Formats: sequence, structure tokens, C-alpha cells
Amino acid sequence: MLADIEPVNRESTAAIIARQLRDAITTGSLPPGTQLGETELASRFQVSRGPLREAMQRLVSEGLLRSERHRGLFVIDLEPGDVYDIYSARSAVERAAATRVVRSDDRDQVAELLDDAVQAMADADQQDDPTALTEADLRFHEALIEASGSRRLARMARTLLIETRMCLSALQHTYSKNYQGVDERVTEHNKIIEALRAGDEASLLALLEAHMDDAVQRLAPGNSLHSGAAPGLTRDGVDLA
Amino acid sequence: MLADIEPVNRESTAAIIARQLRDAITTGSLPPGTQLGETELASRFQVSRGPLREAMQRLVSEGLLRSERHRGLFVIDLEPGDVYDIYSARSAVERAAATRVVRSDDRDQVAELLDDAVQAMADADQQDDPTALTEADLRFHEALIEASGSRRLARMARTLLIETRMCLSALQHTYSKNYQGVDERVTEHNKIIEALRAGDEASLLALLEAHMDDAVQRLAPGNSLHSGAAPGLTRDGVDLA
DNA sequence: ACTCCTCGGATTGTTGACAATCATACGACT
DNA sequence: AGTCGTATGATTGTCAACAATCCGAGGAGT
Repeated sequence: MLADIEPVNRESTAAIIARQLRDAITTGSLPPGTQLGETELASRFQVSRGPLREAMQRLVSEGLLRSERHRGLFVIDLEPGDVYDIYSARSAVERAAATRVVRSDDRDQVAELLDDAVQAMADADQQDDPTALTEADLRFHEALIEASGSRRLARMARTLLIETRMCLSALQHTYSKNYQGVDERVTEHNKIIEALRAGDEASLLALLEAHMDDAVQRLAPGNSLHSGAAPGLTRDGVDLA
Repeated sequence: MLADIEPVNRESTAAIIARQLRDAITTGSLPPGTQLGETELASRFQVSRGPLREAMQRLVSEGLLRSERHRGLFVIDLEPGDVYDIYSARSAVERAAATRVVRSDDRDQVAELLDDAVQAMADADQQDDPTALTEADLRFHEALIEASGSRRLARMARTLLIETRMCLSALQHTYSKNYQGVDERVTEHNKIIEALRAGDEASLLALLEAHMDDAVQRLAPGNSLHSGAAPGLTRDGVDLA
């Protein structure tokens, strides 16, 4: 009857602004290294500097902004080692999510959601739309994590997926030229869904891990997920900023 | 020579206050459900409400505080399902950390750090000091994560370990009465170190996973990590708050 | 030409005051 | 008695002004 009409205002101003800032970083409106001028942003959001600063502090604690005292807040710069770090963390989070999903009863429903995303990937591929392809790819992983039903995994993944997008934008050149990998990527996703449907946990996790490893290989060849802890400033000095 | 004298002020006020708030939540000075009155806290920190609010927004985005508009900020209440959620997320994060450590060259150094923690656990056990025992236990896991060298894993783990402590405080009764498990716990940790020293990744990960599973069993029997996704409001309605 | 100093503009950090909302107690009405 | 409406106090949300700091330009001195 009168369900889900509960939320009146409930969302704080800082939360709204924070979300918009995240979106701006995600879409590239705020590229890495950008300083966030308080006065300008405040007037753009039609609020005072107070609520804006509160919102920005949220992104600082999420690791999307870095704060330099008396100097300002900047969108983080991704260094080469971060590619590995991000994908390593994503691998952990998504593995946990997959584990929870494959052990649940809704795995078939989830599999269908994932199918949709992969279908969208294939479509985007046929239309030569690399942006849509990445979007669909990430939607796949978002759906997987959301399906896990874990607030904490979802929160961690949100930041990681934004950072993933930042990586992809920064390495766009490397990525679009590496265009031969699309079939492989679609196949990998499909195999994952297959294992999920079959309830084959071991295969599912192995495939997922391999998938993440392939992804990091495509982005930063040489930085394997299997290559020991914290490669740090590894290979070439490609500045991802 | 003149190393590590670089940081002059560099840490923002919000960061300092946020840390203190985290500590207060960790130690139980701010129990779950507590409302954080701004005026009182501000005067206690000797700052205005502005910086305090910024700090609190950080904890909100970390999930340690929950915000109700026009009503205030409260320390989160842990519901029964959260025990599973927290340990499931921790399992993922620590697994990733362990993977990175076992593949690195410093595994022996790390193993020694972990040995210290386990030794402290044994000492605490002999002195019948359950608080020190848990502290040492958590120090073990903190050391493991820090050794991974991943900023992101460390950030995620920080929150999770605080929430773990909240669980332990809330379930103190269940825990101290379950006092028979100490030997088992020490043994589990030692086996983990052993596998790490041996460089046996498969064993290490299996042991770690089993260890986390045992932990959740001790705290919330019936909620297995192997029991499907999102048990949610599972068994008895034990209010962890 | 180079370095150092100084000064001005601009930006961030902090504060206290004001507006809006909530919670509680009290009283009127059915 | 019970319920609804109202007023009051307290708390949160927002703002604009003030203080502190940083950055760059310009000039004096070597």
C-alpha cells in the first residue's frame, strides 16, 4: 500500500554534494590533480563553503581527494603502482561478493542481471563504442557486488570502481589501441556467469581472479597480480595523471 | 641525516579530530547508538563546530557514524547480520593482504612481526587478561595488512577492525565465557605464520579463511561464512547495541 | 644574472551568529 | 482518560565575516 514513501528529506546536504563530486571525478569533469577551489564550487552548488567543505572531507576519507593544509584539496593522482593496488583490492572485494552470491539462492536471478551487462558489452563492441563498452563492463561488476547484499563490500567497491574509471581514462590510449582484447573480455565474463549458474564456486573464483589479472595485464603489462607485494614504482615512469 | 623531519603541520584539523573520534569509538568511550552532541564535543576538543562537523563527516563516509538529518549523528548500531558482514569483508581484505605478503621477499620479516603478536597473545592468556589478548590478536591482523603495503587495503581494514572491536565489546559475555577457544586461536595464528614462512600460498589462504570462519562461529554461531549470501537478520534477535 | 626580501592578492581555516528543525512539556478539547 | 494542538528549549544546518597562510610579482642588493 503506502510503501517506500518514507524518505522525506533524510539525505544530508553534504551527502548530496559528495555524490555530485564523485560523479564529477568519475566522468572526468574533475581530472586527477585538479584543485577544488572552494569559492567557485560553492557558488556553483549554490551553497556556502561550510557544507561544501563537509562534503569534500567525505571524499578525502574515501581516498578520492588528497588534502594539503592551507593549500587546498586536489583530486588524487594515480601513480603506476596504483593500478596494481586498485585491481588487487577489487579482486579481493569482488571475490568476496562472488562467494556470497554463488552460495545464495538468487544466483540465477543475479546471473541474468550479469547477462544483461555482458549483452550490453557485446552491443557496444559491435557499434565500436568503447565508452559504452567500459560502462557495461563496470556495470557487470557493480551488479555482482550489489547482489552480494553487503553494505561494506558495496562501499569499498564504490571507491574502487571510480578509481578504476580514472585508470581507464588515464590510460585511454593504451586501452583503445589494445582493442583486440574485447572478445576475450566478453568471453571471460560469460565464463564467470556460467560458473555462477552452475554453482561451481571454485571455478567461479578462479575465473574471476584470472579476469582481474588479465585486466591489470592489459592496463599495466608487467605488473602482475601474481608478482609479490607492493611493486610500488614499478616499470616505466608513465605518469597516469 | 635529516630525514623524517619533513612533516611540519601537514595534518588537517579534521583529520586529527577524526582520529580521536575513531579512538573513542574503538575504546568504547562512544558506545554504539550514542548521539554526538556538537556543542559538547566542540568545547571538549577546544575547536568550533565547523572543524568538528568536518571530522564527523569523515566518519560518516567510513560507516562508523550514521547521520539523521536535523537530528544528529550517532555511532552505528551493530545488528546481528553485521557480524557476518564484517568478518566476510575482513576475510576478503586479509586474504588479499596475505597473498601480497607471501609473494613478497620480506615474508620472513613479516613472519617475525606476526610472531611477536602471537607471543603477546600467549602471554595475555597466561595472565588471564582477555583485553590484552584481543588487542594482540588484532595487532596480528593489523600487522599483516600493513605489511601488504597497500594503502587501500589498509584503509578498508582500519574501519573493519574498529567494527570488529565493537562486535567484541558488544558480545563480551559470549566471548569471555567462550574462553576455551584460546589455545585454538593461538594455534591457528601459528599455523598461518608457518605457512607464510614456508611460502605455501594455498595453505596460507586456506588457513586464514578457516581462521576467519572460526572467529565468526565463535561470535555468532550459526552464521557461517559458508552459508550463502547476506543472511541478514538471521537467528536470534540479540541486539548487539 | 642571481638571490633574497617584501608586499599584495587570493585562498584556506576558523569562528560566532542567525535560521530552521526537532523534541518535550504543558494545556485545551472531545 | 486520552488525544490533539501549541509553545518553549535545545540542537542542527547555514552563512558571512575575520584571521592565518600561501603564492606570485616586483624590487633591492650582491
